[in-house]
Amino acid sequence: MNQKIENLSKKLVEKNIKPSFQRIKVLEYLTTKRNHPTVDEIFNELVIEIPTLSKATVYNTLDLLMESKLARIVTIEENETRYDADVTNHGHFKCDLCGVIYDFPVNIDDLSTDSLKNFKINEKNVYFQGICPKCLDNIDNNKDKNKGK
Amino acid sequence: MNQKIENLSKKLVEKNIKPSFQRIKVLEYLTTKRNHPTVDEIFNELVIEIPTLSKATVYNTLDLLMESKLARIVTIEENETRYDADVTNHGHFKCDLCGVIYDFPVNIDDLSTDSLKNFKINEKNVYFQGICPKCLDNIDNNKDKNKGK
DNA sequence: TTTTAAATTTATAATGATTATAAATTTATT
DNA sequence: AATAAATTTATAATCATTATAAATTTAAAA
Repeated sequence: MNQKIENLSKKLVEKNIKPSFQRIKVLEYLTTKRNHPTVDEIFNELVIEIPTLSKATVYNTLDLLMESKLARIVTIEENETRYDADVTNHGHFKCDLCGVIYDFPVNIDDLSTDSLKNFKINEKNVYFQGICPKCLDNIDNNKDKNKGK
Repeated sequence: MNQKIENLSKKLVEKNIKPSFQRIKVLEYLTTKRNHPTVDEIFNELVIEIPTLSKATVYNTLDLLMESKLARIVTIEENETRYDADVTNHGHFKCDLCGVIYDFPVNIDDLSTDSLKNFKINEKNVYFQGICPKCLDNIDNNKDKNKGK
């Protein structure tokens, strides 16, 4: 329990970010929830525990985490920016029906990108869209229901 | 010349979109410029030729093009949405220095995505960031200059 | 052709995420 | 304890996007 706080604190200190309570809580939210949250989602949950919390602090903290590569933006086409503290190589899949964003392992380096040999590549993102198994099931079940009628 | 207009018009008609002058012009802008423009960039250029043009029309037209898969959003983390009329499989590379978005060929199906075998995949996006050759050159040249001093 | 209806475009207001600014608070330093 | 620096907070400003309704254009009917 306290062990976790200390780990998060250490992560911040390693990047020369002072581990304030607010910053630890934002990072904790990201790392434990792993739900690719919006600023609002982070704020609305944390403000319960930190009633004085300001949305500006959430924005500021996320900017800090981004700068030091402790978090990154989930690049999907949405009106609200979403964040991810998992900075290892993995893909994102957004279900067009329920909106949930799934992580999936993907070895991006499998892609041959000869045409970029003169480019310096710093980040690689893979993003798929479609329908998740849960929603596919729901569609099937509804079909069955209609059959019965 | 007129041939091009007719081709664009046909593309729209095929998708049951009435080929109004404004719609043809937006589609023409996207297909000829191929510059992943923002709504503002499209509007600012087209309003020269169509002084009565409204930004709402550009938004409406882009929504139509998206619905019928004649265009798609470039999924990169930016405050303004960017659009692309090239809906074939290809990746996007954004230079962090000059901001230019490059297309690059990529065979996304090379990626093994076993964990998504129960997902229905409708769209696949690949997005890289880094520094483009032009900007890399500029950096090198500046280094040389400083050496000379 | 004239009239009517439907579709499209336009102008404008509203929304809402993000950014900017400055004051208040907390933390660290002298 | 006093001062300075960093952080947080509250608030206002910005700006892309969406919503709404009026104006215009296009298509259809009489």
